[in-house]
Amino acid sequence: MLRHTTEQMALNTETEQKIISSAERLFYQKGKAGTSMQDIADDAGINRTLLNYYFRSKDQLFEAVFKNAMSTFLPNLAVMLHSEMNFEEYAPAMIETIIDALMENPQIPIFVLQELSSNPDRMPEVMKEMGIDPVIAITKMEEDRPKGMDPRQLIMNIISLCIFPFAARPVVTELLYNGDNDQYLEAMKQRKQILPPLVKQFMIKSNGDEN
Amino acid sequence: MLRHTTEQMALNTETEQKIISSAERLFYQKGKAGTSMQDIADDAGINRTLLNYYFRSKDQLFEAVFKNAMSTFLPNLAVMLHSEMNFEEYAPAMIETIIDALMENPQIPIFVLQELSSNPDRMPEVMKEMGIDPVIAITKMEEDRPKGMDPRQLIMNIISLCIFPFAARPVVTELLYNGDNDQYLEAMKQRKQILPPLVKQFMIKSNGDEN
DNA sequence: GTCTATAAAGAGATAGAC
DNA sequence: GTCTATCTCTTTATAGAC
Repeated sequence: MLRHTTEQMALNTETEQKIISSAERLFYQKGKAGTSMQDIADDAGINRTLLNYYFRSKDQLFEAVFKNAMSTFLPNLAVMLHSEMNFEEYAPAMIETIIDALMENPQIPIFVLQELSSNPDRMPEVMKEMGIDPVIAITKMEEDRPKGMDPRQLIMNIISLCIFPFAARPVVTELLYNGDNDQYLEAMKQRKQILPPLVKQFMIKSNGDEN
Repeated sequence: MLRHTTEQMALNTETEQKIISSAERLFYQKGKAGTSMQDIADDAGINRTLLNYYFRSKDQLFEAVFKNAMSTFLPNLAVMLHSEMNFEEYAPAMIETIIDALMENPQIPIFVLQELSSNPDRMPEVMKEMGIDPVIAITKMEEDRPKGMDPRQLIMNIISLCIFPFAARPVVTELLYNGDNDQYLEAMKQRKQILPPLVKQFMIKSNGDEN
């Protein structure tokens, strides 16, 4: 009997783990279509047919990787959208959490955004699975900040500042740090200190005149 | 004799144009590996072998599309890096230029970033072709702003705020605008007014205390 | 569980007729 | 220029031996 017919397997086997690890690395870097099952098997150092044995099809293997990636991505946003606290309180901690997560998995943003850009119809389903209710979240946002900067624009600004430098890593490294990876990484670390006061400014004054 | 052996063809033929148009649409959305030559031919309504006749190989067709996409992307950054003016002067106009370009081609960021993420080694070559010299650019940056916010962080912030909401379109639309595309587009338009004063703040005060 | 063998479809590319 | 026919290689997936 095939393993994937059993209920809710929880990545027990060593082989299964190797497959997932290799699949993540390769899907993150080359995308779904750019990665073959053979590539993954070679990277994991196992026979190719074992991928089908454990995950039945490429689609299902990809889904496992994709959902795993999403779950390191959206929860931070979900907290932001559903939180009972005010922005001012939790924004700094959240920024640090997001950047730390991205420094460990810098390839996830571009991977997730590419997949969602190819299949935008997946968004509603994805949000449901992640436990985010857009209607409730948006209503709360509007109650939370009746004046000042539009809360949606504020959230867009925060996540843009956190995520984009990771999504654009090759461009940023080459364009701003002359290809020096260490300098790039150092700059990403610094942003954990730089961004919170910046975001604080967003919420304090939203008019353009300053003198 | 094959057409692609002639010197510097300039997209004359109607057929050639149809190929490029379809290739752009499909490569932008599905990526290089996710798009087959047959897909492009079907979309253009022509015979598949004509793609090889005009562009010799899939690689060469992709390169034509990629370079074209890059050229709508990097020049704005090049101007920013090489300009003789101060940031304060040209930042607002540049922001508007970038956002206008992105509203016309919203898929380009994710397309370009995905390709560069898969092949980061391409960056140096790409910059050379786009006429950007990182050494000169970075030196100028440091002369330009000896104190205040690190100019590299400043540039990162500006391009993040401009580009990311387009790269993350499906997420933003669903998460913040409940799937309403018109609202999303309206918000992108508003950012042309919102961002310049924000960026101005970056350059005026860089310390965290405000009261 | 892991392997070999093989099926069946799809990919990119070229030759050659018109 | 545009088409048909064909070659070659790769891909996903399954059957069946061990």
